[in-house]
Amino acid sequence: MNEHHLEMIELELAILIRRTTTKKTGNLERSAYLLLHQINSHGAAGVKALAAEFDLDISTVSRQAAALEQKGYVTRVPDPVDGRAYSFQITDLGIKELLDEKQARKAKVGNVVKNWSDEEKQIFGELLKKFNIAATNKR
Amino acid sequence: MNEHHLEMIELELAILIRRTTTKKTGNLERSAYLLLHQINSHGAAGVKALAAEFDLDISTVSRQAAALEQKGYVTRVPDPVDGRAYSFQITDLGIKELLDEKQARKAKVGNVVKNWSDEEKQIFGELLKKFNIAATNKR
DNA sequence: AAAAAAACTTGTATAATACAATTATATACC
DNA sequence: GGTATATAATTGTATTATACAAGTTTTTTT
Repeated sequence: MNEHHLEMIELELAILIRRTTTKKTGNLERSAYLLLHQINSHGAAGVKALAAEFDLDISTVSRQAAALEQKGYVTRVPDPVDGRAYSFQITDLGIKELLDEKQARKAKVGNVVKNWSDEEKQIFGELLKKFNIAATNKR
Repeated sequence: MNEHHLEMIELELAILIRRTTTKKTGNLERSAYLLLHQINSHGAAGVKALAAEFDLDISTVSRQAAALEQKGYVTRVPDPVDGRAYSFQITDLGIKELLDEKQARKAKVGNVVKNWSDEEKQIFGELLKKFNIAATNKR
């Protein structure tokens, strides 16, 4: 029976991921959204730290950060003591975009779980978070 | 409080999706895996039906099916009554690959939820499925 | 029989990613 | 203090997954 649960989780995760991959919700791409979210909630950081946080290649984050900068959502702040390093600071426009995007995403998710009980929504959120934390610790 | 649940689901979904996108589990790509799974569990089908099932563009499925064919996991069967149409039939090799991949994926998921109770695993699987079904119906 | 529709493939473009090479600066060593 | 090495970041190149547009072949409609 344990096997059966795993099978269900595994398959449904695969389906979920394929279905939501590439379907843009608002204006921000998923990667840009998460990067902005991270900078907003944990403060300015450089590409190395951000890449480590997300378990992405530095080059990937470098491009994403450059794209955010180009749109004016973050500014590049030179490190005062290390001439090689920068950190990315969110701008007011970036905060606005982040909140707008979050709102759009919440509305979309809300529409899907419209008929769920509050308890179900809560448990689903908590289990997703628990799964993410466990997966991060095992990587 | 409802808002808070949505926010959690929304954020954790975004994290989950980014984390699992591109990280290959076994030999089969996610798209190929789901396509094989579908053909295996619902029988041979053509690209149009498969694309409709997955809500993907026909051209996308056409390429994926061609890739599976090239690897010998499916064979292309001409439609006996319509010269334009084919269906894709899973091969023994395809079944073997599918099962191997499923096993690898289950092991990986199993590792993440190793310390979860049976009930938590069950509920997580069920809520994921419920979410997927609801999302599919709203698309 | 010609026109329109349908099933599928192929061309082209975009997003997200990784790995390899490169650039510029900092640190270590002697 | 100068050379060698390490580090922070960017840039080049490739892959996967996707969409949309154009093209091919066959079928259906009229």
